[in-house]
Amino acid sequence: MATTTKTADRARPTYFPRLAAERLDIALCRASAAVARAADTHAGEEGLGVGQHLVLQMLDAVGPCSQQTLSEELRIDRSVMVSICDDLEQESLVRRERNPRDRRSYAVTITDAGRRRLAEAQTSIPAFIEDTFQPLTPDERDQLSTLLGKLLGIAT
Amino acid sequence: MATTTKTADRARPTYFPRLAAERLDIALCRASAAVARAADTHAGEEGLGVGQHLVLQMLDAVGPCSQQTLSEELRIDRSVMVSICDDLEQESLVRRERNPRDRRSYAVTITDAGRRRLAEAQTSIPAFIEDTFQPLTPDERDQLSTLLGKLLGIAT
DNA sequence: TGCAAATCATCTGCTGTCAAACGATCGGCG
DNA sequence: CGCCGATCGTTTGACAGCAGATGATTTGCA
Repeated sequence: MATTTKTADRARPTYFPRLAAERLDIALCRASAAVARAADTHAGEEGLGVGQHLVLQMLDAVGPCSQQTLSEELRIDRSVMVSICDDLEQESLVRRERNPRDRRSYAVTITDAGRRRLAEAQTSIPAFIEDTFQPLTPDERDQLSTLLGKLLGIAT
Repeated sequence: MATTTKTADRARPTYFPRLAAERLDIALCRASAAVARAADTHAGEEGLGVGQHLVLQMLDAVGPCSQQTLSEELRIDRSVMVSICDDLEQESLVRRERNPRDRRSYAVTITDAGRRRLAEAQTSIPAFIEDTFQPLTPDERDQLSTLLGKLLGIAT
């Protein structure tokens, strides 16, 4: 067996690779946790949270949205979306106007300041991706993207 | 009915696919969240938490371990490992004996009851994996496993 | 030997996430 | 019109994950 009677044995059995090979779900979660941490760190340095960045990006891409729509499309819980929009509004990066057709919902709108902030934050994303996924070649990243797309139920 | 062609039923912009294609990190995190939820649900039905299952599995595979080693190899925070072992011990699935060579650490040992419980839980794992990763073919699952392995820094 | 530093398990506090409940508002139907 | 159910945003409470501090113990070094 691999059991060693010595305690100070340097070359450890390293059980983790075996686990990752057997349990695809665990491998996925562990990799995600590492990436999420890197993203949070990066976002912290940038001064704009990951969720806030995504919201600005979507608003810039598709125009004013309700928080509900933002939640659904960005896969962020709606109760979390509240504080994200609170912060963005407080920094005047978005405006919250009531939708006159349905006064329950907001029409969250990106401001000019928001667009500038977004452009600024966007510049550092490619380097972050490059850095985080460095172990993978560009081809492999495409593979991963395709596989995750299928897993997420995205019709291609 | 999906055939409702009413006013508000314009084919939704569905921004998410675009996001997932551009931001590999987000795609990874969203897929992971979905899988993690499925795993938690499955584990809940099985009555044995995911972490507890992993601990039993590792103990069965490599023999008695300290909580430290379990934490490192399973990528579970050591303060979380405390409560996992607490629960397992309370159900008599593991024993915590002090390591006589180093009385700071435990020698966490799986019991016969633990082995039975593990065997029981193991039987439902393949079906769970099959179900969760159904959108992927076996070949694609292997691809994904390889890619995640590289991302996790596992030497092949 | 004796003392400082490191290590293991544990505890505490903070943050982020999610479920459930709540007011406000809309739509439908008599 | 007036009521009922559904929806949007928000608040609250519970819970996991993680950083940092603590006590017990071991190890390194003079």
